[in-house]
Amino acid sequence: MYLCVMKQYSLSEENYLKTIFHLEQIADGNVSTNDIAEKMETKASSVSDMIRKLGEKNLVDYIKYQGVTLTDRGRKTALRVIRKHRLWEVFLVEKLDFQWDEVHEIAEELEHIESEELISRLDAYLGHPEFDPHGDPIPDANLRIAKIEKRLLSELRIHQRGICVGVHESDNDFLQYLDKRQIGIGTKVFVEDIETFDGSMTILVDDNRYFISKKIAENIYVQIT
Amino acid sequence: MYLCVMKQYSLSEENYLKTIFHLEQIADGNVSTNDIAEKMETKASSVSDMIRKLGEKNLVDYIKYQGVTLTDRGRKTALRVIRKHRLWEVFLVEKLDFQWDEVHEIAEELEHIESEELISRLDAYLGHPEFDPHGDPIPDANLRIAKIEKRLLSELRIHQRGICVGVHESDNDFLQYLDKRQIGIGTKVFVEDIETFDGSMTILVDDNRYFISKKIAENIYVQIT
DNA sequence: TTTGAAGTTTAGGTTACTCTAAAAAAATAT
DNA sequence: ATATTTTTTTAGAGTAACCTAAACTTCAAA
Ligand SMILES: [Mn+2]
Ligand SMILES: [Mn+2]
Ligand SMILES: [Mn+2]
Ligand SMILES: [Mn+2]
Repeated sequence: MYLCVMKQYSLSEENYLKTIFHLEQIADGNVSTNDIAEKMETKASSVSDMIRKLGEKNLVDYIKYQGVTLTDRGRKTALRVIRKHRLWEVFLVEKLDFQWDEVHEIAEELEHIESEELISRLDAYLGHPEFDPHGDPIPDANLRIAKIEKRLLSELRIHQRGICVGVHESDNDFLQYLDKRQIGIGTKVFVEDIETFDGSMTILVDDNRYFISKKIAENIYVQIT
Repeated sequence: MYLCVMKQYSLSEENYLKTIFHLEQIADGNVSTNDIAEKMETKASSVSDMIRKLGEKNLVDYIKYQGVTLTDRGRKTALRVIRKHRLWEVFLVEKLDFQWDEVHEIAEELEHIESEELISRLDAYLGHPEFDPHGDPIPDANLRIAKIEKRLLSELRIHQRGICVGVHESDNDFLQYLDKRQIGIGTKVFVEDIETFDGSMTILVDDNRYFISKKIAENIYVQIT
């Protein structure tokens, strides 16, 4: 029996699939052209071109004007890229001592390196990690991905406690904001007060009291404890 | 003062510069279009296009019909890529337990990842290695590259001894040929006999006697001891 | 139910890189 | 010195990925 490792998809195709995967997690139905364009910082017309091509390659189901859904093949390809991205992020933080806010861009390039053997050895070398430095689950070799029950900090009610398990956006500025306040994966948070007017919160982290906007609270995932 | 890290060169440009660098080491004068085409397995017309472009970018000195030479800028760029290639090869062998014949292709991709910080941390993580798994010297952070005095095994005379310090071609089949005979970097070799007719050799390696063709002997570098 | 705005696709163009075929220059042989 | 071969460049064309502008759908407000 021969395991046929066929020619891989282009860097661009992989980035599109990854983006569509992430948008599918949020949106309920099909993913729209405009949403993809916005997330990828490109033009809707370019997206149209690409999803037509992805459709022809059976990576997405696409009906004109109706947006796209990943096919099984497309989803698997996306998950493979995400697995590589997150494993490389772990490598950069654990082995090369990068900060969690410095690794995203580099992983964005490394995720396209094309060798099954490489990624399986890297996985083993890192001890088969289950989460990346931002708390996101890493698909295993069979592309199965853990679903952890987490909620946005903004969904917590007053006087509830939680443990930070991840962030929503991995924007550099945001991650540095958290670093400065010593908030990271595993940090315990207590909601002292919520401003009903704008949804901003007063939270306790260790011995510090922080006042955070709703936008910040909507980007931190916690497990309620 | 601002260290301007400008947009890097394309994957294709980097590969051309690297190839030209390697050809310059061998050839005396300018590097010819055809030589580049052959090494890169592409057409002379494509090479012509590219070297014109590299010339415009001041990466090579180019006079039509006269071939090219790297400029300082071009040589530095080539050395940066070679440094990355060889450091990644060390990583793959030392940390991920790849064999020396398995790493070239993967490094060929990794060498284009674009982050000074990444490569300087990788360098430190590996303990600032001086040679890659094939015995080739790794340019340091200032792009200075060690020149080791080495000769081809085929240049040795009868009854001379040497230590294997590198290989010329890194062809997979060739490296596997060496592996099978337990010949690697550091292996001690004794030239027992040389066939004057075809230049083939009988050599002693540990307790084994091998009969090798001139072509093989021309691909093994040794330091005479 | 019309109509306008928003969303999406198509048409046509650009750039980077590649190719084949033909033309031009250089090197080699006679 | 001239003719032939080899090397190199140019001309013209294709593909992937992107763009702007124009045309076309869809959907929701009036
Ligand atoms: Mn990417
Ligand atoms: Mn991440
Ligand atoms: Mn390369
Ligand atoms: Mn090497």
